[in-house]
Amino acid sequence: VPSNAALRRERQLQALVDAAEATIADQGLAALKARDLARQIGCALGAIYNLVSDMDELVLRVGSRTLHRLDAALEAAGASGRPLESAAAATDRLVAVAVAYCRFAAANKNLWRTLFEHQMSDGKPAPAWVVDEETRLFVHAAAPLRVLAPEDDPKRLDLLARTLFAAVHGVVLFGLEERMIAVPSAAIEEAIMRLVRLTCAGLENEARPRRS
Amino acid sequence: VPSNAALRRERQLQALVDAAEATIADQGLAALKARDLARQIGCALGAIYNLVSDMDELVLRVGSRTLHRLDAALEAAGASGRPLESAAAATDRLVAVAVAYCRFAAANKNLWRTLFEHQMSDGKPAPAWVVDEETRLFVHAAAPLRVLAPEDDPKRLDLLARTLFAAVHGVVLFGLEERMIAVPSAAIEEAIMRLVRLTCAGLENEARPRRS
DNA sequence: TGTACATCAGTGAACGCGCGTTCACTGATGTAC
DNA sequence: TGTACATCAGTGAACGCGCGTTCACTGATGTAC
Repeated sequence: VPSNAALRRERQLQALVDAAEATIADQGLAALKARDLARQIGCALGAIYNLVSDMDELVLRVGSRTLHRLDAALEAAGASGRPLESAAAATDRLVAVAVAYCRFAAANKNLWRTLFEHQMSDGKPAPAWVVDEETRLFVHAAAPLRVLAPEDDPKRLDLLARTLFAAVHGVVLFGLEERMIAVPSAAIEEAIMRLVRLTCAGLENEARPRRS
Repeated sequence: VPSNAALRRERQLQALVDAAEATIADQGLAALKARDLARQIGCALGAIYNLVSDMDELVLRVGSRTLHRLDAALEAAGASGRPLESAAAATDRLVAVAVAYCRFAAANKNLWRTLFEHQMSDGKPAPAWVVDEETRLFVHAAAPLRVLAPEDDPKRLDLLARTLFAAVHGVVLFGLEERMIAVPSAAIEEAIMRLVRLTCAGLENEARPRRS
């Protein structure tokens, strides 16, 4: 049975993470300051260090939430639609997942950026669970690819899943950042759809080579 | 006729940019400090501000050098090889350019990262010439694509060139960063080659659709 | 050739700002008896 | 029920560090006459 004190502590921690998430979401990671958070959740500056050992820990907690929401968004995009019976269905699903990634990033720009921007201060090692949660994302790309190239070596397909994920990420990155105006942001979804479709078509083609 | 003073000033400026470039190259942008640079080029702290108005200006000068070297590397990769007569040649050239990008990034990791990491302090606007130089890079992807899909709308092809560039960038990014261990760094080149080849195959396929 | 003066790079201590983290202390809550 | 005590969250001033930029001053270089 948790004591009143433990309950209050738990609520305070949630409030802290909520405040941090909100701050990052609308002002970016660089705007996250211990003093502001203390004011927002109504406690003294030092009290924050009873809830969290570090600013890093706080950012990681927010990151974990973001990763979970992203995972859910990709899951939703991947789960809907026809079962993965035909190559066409697999292509559609892959496109849907990629577009979902794009939309999530656009709708959560600062939180999404924080996932990649944040570096542990001083000593480097990012905790293992973070890497874990990140790895889980690739699953959403792997299943449809297996349908498109069933004969392919699993290792090779895994690499392709990661590659495709990274490629889509790159397109979204160039589209959402002001810098490097490469991909006009209005055209991101179109660009991604074409990239994924072309890759799928290439893959299909590779599996069933055209007779010369 | 430049005076002795002007010559010395010019030499000092070069020394400053050299020092900044070397520092970024082997310790990263975050390690760039005015005091260190002053010590390296043998002048007082304040003297730096006779050569350069800002730390930002200095970083931009280094960035400009990096962009030029990158452009030259892509140019070299694109210019060698057979003329762009067949689709196969175009694909090869595109692959060569992508691999060259990857190698440049790997060989100039910190300088390459700086191109994307650096944000103007305070007020935002990045100077126009930076955007200009960045835009020039896409040309290397555009020409081969025209050969692969000659019938395609130029606007659409331009978007595809940017998309492909961004995609390759994403793969390199995930491969070179420690964070998000997505693409194992040993496999980057292989991953990129496959991605580009598949996209090209898809494009070729689209241009000459298989008879059902 | 020599003198007076102007210009401007060079100097480095000091300014200013920002901010995470600590720490000695306070006071409320809960427990023991 | 009442008293003494322990625990631990809460407090916010102060510490510590880092660093870009400024500024009053110095002194070398070059020009004018």
